[in-house]
Amino acid sequence: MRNGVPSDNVRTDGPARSGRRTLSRDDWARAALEAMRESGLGAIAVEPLAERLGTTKGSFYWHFKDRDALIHAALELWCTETDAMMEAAARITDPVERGRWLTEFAFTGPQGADVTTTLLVNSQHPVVGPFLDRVTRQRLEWGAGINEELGLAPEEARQHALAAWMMAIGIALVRRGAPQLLPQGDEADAFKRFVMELMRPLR
Amino acid sequence: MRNGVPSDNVRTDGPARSGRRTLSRDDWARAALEAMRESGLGAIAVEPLAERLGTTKGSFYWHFKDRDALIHAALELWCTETDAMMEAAARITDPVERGRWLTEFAFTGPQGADVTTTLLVNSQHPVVGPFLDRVTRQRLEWGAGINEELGLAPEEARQHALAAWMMAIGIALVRRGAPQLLPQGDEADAFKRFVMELMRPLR
DNA sequence: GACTCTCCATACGCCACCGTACGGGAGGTA
DNA sequence: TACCTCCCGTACGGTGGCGTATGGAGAGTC
Repeated sequence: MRNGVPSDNVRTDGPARSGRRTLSRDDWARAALEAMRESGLGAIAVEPLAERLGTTKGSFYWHFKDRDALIHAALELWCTETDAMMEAAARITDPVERGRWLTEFAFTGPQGADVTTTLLVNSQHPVVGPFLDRVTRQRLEWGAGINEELGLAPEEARQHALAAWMMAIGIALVRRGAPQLLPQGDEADAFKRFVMELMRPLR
Repeated sequence: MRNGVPSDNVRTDGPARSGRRTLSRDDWARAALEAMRESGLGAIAVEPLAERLGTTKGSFYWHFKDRDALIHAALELWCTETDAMMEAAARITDPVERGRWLTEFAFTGPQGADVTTTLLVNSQHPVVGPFLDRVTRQRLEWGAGINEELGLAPEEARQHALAAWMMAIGIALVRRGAPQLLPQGDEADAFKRFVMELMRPLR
């Protein structure tokens, strides 16, 4: 019987109380998420990650049952980050300012590649599929709620949220695969304003 | 020295003049393109495709130097298809009707998954990268040209073409990875109209 | 009927990665 | 000091895909 560690990501009891550095389950999940951001789901591979972490598979299979468990852990980690993003946006009261913030986030947000595109591409994966569905529905409801607060009818609010999400997906994928096609310098700001105006809920 | 076949895709001299069925280079390219539409670039794999075609690797390595050559052939095949699509759209003179046609194409076009998303995801690949850049610039210039004909200023025409392409990318990726999130039935048409109105060049 | 050319089948070595088995070191505990 | 637990290193077998070498079947040519 393996995997006698606590099942949560946080290191509860720390048997690394003294000198020698030892890896936690969460270290693996972070590394996996980072690798996925850089090179997609296929980059979550045990042996390459082990080398990157300066350890071996022996460590991995102590903390995780198999590769899918690592993928799951990485996605949960990502989930908390996206929740933080939505909360940050929700704290902005002014609709225009919030629109600007969201646009800025889509174009120049962290880590370049958004994980959502990776999930959409790998939606056939048994771990990814349900995760994607859950997170996306949540995000679309959130967007629709915001639009309703702005005065849109429920139907229109949902339509606009979906369209805005699609545009965000497109932006993320272009950033990832063809950033040289995006306007640079001054034109970048102009283009951001253009897209923001295009996607404005009320006009 | 291998690969003594004519380098174009069309079968020039047909040594399959009599009964027995033999595969052509083009058959492989078609199968590769189809597989890529279904499951991405990774699905262009020699041995699985051979089995799908009811043959073996021996056939493949007679027609192609290596896997990258097959990828290149599949992409060229796809290129001719997209050219045909653009020409079909260009034949529509009425701007509104053309917008409707393009929207319909984005939402219910052939084969479900657009290849462009696959290319964007695999832009690091040495064969895919240059191809993607070339085709995309061509498509964006085409879109900008149309917008200029409609009366937009050159700058605005380019911005709108890029935004429209991004939206198309988003739609394609959602169709591919989360089609259950798209409106169904009557709501589908309503949503298409919504997006079409949102992305209208002139307002 | 030998000869040639086209196209394919089979067998092989190689590599990357997954998952398992098992041993062992480091540090705490008796 | 003996032992025990946590965590990791290493070796192994298995799988799937790439590319090569080589033989050979079929049909045309003389």
